[in-house]
Amino acid sequence: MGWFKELLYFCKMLSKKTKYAFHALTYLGKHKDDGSVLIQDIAAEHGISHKFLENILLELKKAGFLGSKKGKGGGYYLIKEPKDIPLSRIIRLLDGPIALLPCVSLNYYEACEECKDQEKCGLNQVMIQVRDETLNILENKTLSDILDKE
Amino acid sequence: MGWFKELLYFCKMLSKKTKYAFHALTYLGKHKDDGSVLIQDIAAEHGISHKFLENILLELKKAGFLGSKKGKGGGYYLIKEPKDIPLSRIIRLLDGPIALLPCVSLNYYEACEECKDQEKCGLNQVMIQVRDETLNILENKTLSDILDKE
DNA sequence: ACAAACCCTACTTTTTTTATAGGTTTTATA
DNA sequence: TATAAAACCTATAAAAAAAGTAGGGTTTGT
Repeated sequence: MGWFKELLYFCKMLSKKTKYAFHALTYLGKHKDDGSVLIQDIAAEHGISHKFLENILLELKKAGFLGSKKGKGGGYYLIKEPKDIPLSRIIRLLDGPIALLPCVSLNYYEACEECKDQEKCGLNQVMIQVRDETLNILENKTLSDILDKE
Repeated sequence: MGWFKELLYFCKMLSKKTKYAFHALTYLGKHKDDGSVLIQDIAAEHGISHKFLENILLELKKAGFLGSKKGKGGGYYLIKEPKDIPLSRIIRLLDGPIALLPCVSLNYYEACEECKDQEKCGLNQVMIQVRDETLNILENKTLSDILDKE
């Protein structure tokens, strides 16, 4: 029955991309006084594919969390303080919206096709509350909370 | 650039299955003194495929939220009080785990491959906190909160 | 000049979600 | 008791998303 459990394990969770991003950020946070760090070192530490991680770090760089240095002796390094990197921003960057429904998303709003009047949709109203409370959690936990536990 | 936004709209959110389940439960909640309700009526009200909704209602029935009556004049009806149906149970049933990572899931736990020692993983520790706080929200909001807003 | 390292884009594969199809069983009722 | 309406069940197909791969381009220290 292992197959059955497998089916359930991986839905609605963070994607591997996001999970790996957190691992990488944590690694960079721990080594932030060591100059730049190689993709290879992070990949090896966590057993992640080099090429896959490369894409992720690139996204994190473009979004302004990381700096990089090309060529021999190059690598990546954090350019933000860990306390200024909330979980919510990383999740949004790599996984998209945090809201549970498009119709309550702050950043990626889209109306529901099956609702005639959103204002009168109880599900919408309740999900707005859920969104606000969830966001409150994810905006107040940062990379520095992760680093504190390591 | 519409395609780009499209890409972002639909990740990490509730699946349509779960969303439709909430719509159906809400509909059944509103009509709970009317005897049984046809799949067709719910599908028509929200413009959902009859056959798709059929599978969803069946799951809700097997999980003990709904009762049904076969044959002519049959249909579905709620067999639980709306206040006893927390969002968390519906989401878990149809979308799987609520935790953001398998390694912090209460119901669908699985160790991370990339972590040597979970006890020392800061991400794990922080995600446990996030899980507990999120769960606190989703277990305390119920179908009756949705119905109250309609 | 060379090799090490990041940068960039496109593609392929795998998994998950979203349906659809086609029948079986049950039940009210004419 | 024949009929039609409705839920029940399983399998499969199609579409979308996530995960991973490929291959070269660019920069830089030595």
